[in-house]
Amino acid sequence: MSARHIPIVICQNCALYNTARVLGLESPDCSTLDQVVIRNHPIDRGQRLFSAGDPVRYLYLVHSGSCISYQAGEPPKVMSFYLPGEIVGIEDIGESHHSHTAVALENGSLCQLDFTHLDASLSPEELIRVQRYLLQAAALHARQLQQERLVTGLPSAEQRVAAFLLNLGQRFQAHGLPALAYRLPMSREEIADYLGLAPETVIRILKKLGSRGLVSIRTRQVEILPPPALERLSAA
Amino acid sequence: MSARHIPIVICQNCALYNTARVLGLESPDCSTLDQVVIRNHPIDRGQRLFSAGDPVRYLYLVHSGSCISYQAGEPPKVMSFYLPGEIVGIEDIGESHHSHTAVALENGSLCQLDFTHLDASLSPEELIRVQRYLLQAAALHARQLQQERLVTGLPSAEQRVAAFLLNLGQRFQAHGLPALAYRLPMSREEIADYLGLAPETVIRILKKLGSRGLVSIRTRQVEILPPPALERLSAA
DNA sequence: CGGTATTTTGAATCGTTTCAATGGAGGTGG
DNA sequence: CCACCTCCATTGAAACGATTCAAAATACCG
Repeated sequence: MSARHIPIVICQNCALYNTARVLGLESPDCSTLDQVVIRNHPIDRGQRLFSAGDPVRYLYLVHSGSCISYQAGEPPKVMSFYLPGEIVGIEDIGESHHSHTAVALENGSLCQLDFTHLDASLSPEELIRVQRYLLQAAALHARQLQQERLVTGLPSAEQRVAAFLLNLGQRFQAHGLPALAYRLPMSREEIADYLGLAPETVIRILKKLGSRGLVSIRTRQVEILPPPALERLSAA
Repeated sequence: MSARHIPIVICQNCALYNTARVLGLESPDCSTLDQVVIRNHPIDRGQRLFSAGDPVRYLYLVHSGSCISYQAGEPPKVMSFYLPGEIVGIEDIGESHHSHTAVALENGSLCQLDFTHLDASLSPEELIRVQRYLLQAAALHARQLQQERLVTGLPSAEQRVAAFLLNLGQRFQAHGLPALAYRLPMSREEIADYLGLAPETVIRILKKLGSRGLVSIRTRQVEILPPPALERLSAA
């Protein structure tokens, strides 16, 4: 547990390298890994990774594209968004069945890891390394969820939207993508549901932030204009 | 990783039993554990577990009492509450320094685990068990944070307060305490900060829920009156 | 039993939602 | 490649809900 954080490396052209790094296993002999990992699993917009009630078996690393998860219930509420480099399903380790449904927001590809037979497939040394990686990934995920809770816990709609844009940027940046220019993978309505606002409020605030010169919003294309005075807003 | 969830057992009179169960190590020989665990660490209201910037070294299991954590910054924002049976600091595994400050809300006691030398102190078999426990605990923590994010992501103040009361109850219940009758460890202002509301709004809504017969609030003593029609409110 | 911090109350202001209707983007098939 | 169609994004005005500020009452600590 004394090892430092192992970053998730996104390597668009080399799924094997990516997978090995993800698992902290860089040895050339990856035959054991092939028992538990499917690399470069393509997925279409709208397709489900898993549904509420399904048995828990796989983790998914988002390689390209992005995903959304919904809480079971009627109407289904937006629970989380998953950007490239992030892991879907790690929060369900230890549960027998998923309590939420995960869906692809765009066409993209995933890396799929079967973690139900790690003990049988890996040597003790490998298992320790993989467990350590998963523990660090779960802890990182928890920190990220705390950040997200702080975003939705802000008092005003303006602060929530500003902090949401910054949070997405930070998460893109954490995996080597630009923090200040990106494309929103989700609709205004999904943002609104996530933040506990009306869709119209999200729209009006995006417009207001734009007219103040803090961001440039062209439908789904976001640019956070430096210097990011947006940060002062989300702090307050 | 195929093992089912290991519940955290709260045993008020037997710290050793508690600790062994927590670590998934029930063998009578606990000499190795004594290198990494301090059992029954008493703590006073207002005392800090750690501050933002401190090196990350310990996890704390809340044995009795409760804790709060604040995001670094001015003014400091309420990040999380930690109830009996919950783990403080697990989200910082993999980080070198804490990014938030944890403080005891009441007099109580903690179980302290040094996880920086687990590799050196434990055998491979023990390490695998402890890592598996920590991974499941981190995943559980992430699920809990997702629930909390859903609470603060609700659209109206009334839904947020109702869901907050239910969420606390569920968390007490998960560790053997009553879900429908408990004492709030935190102030109205801390609830308000956490939920992104004004303290007066929290007070007024608690009163409104009381006058509708959904709960009984006497300062900090909460009773959720069955049948919990409160749940319908937080769903909507 | 004091003193202090927290909780509660009230009334005016401000922000957010709601509802209904228009405008624009993207996707599909001719 | 264009026309169509549908879904998503946007706008405006009225109604509602939450916040603010100031002040009083109550709980709690030592």
